[in-house]
Amino acid sequence: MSVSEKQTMRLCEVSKLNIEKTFECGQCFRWNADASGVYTGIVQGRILSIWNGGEDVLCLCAPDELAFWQDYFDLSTDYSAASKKFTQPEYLRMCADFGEGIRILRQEPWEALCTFIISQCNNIPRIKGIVENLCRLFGKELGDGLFEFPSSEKIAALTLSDLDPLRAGYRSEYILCAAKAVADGSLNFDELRRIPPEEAHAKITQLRGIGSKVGNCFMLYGLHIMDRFPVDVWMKRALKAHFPSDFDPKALGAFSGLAQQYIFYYARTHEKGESEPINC
DNA sequence: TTCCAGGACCGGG
DNA sequence: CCCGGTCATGGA
Repeated sequence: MSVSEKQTMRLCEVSKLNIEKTFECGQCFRWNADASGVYTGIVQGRILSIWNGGEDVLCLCAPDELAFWQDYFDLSTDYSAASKKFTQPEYLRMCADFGEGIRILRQEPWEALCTFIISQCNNIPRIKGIVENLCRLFGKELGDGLFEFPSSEKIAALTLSDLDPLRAGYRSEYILCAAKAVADGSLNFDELRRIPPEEAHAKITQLRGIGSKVGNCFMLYGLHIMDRFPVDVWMKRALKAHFPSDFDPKALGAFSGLAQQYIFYYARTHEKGESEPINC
């Protein structure tokens, strides 16, 4: 059998990667499970199915693509060492324990930028619906009803009315704006990775529709800059209720973005509507 | 029907 | 710097 033929592969031990938590924690919007718990996703034109098989996380892919997927799941980073530093407040310790097995995916930068533009003042089920429509309408079909995320060039060539079927509301303008900046090279991902993070954040928030929060989500999930700390309404509630009033996320160190993900995932699964809304 | 969602922008204080 | 109003949409 050729190495390009798909076969069942061992990706890693289940202790290293919890696929349910990783896909459902709110960092990504295009991994979906079937009735038996098998998740399927598409990254850079590659299709992966992944599931739990006892001690190991198993997946269906070509052997010569296994390294690609190990990189996507960030398997070479020691998350347990990073998590051990999340000791206080006690609430954070609890969130880190609850989120054990989450890994921050190395998503495609343009997809992360675009999906988190869509995420603003929106709920996760609806974000997923809009993103799915975006892919179905403008992405290349890979068969089986699976579509690639459309390129920035493809979106940049569209008009506002072309995006009407998305029902994305005022976000459509922001999507087009970002797509044009990426497609024409004025927003360069390699450059953003190279320059100091604060400069990168300042640069991307110059784009219309990208503020501090979406900019941080893009940097964390799209550029894998692990010390970005996006603060949304859930994080605001958690910070107010469980952290000192003068708490500075910088104190959490180089993996503060991971801490943020643990907190978000815990708060959203345990505290649905228990607190008053902050702002939206 | 009203409220809310992984916000951002804008004007005024 | 912070505040409130506004933006478009649909699930709960």
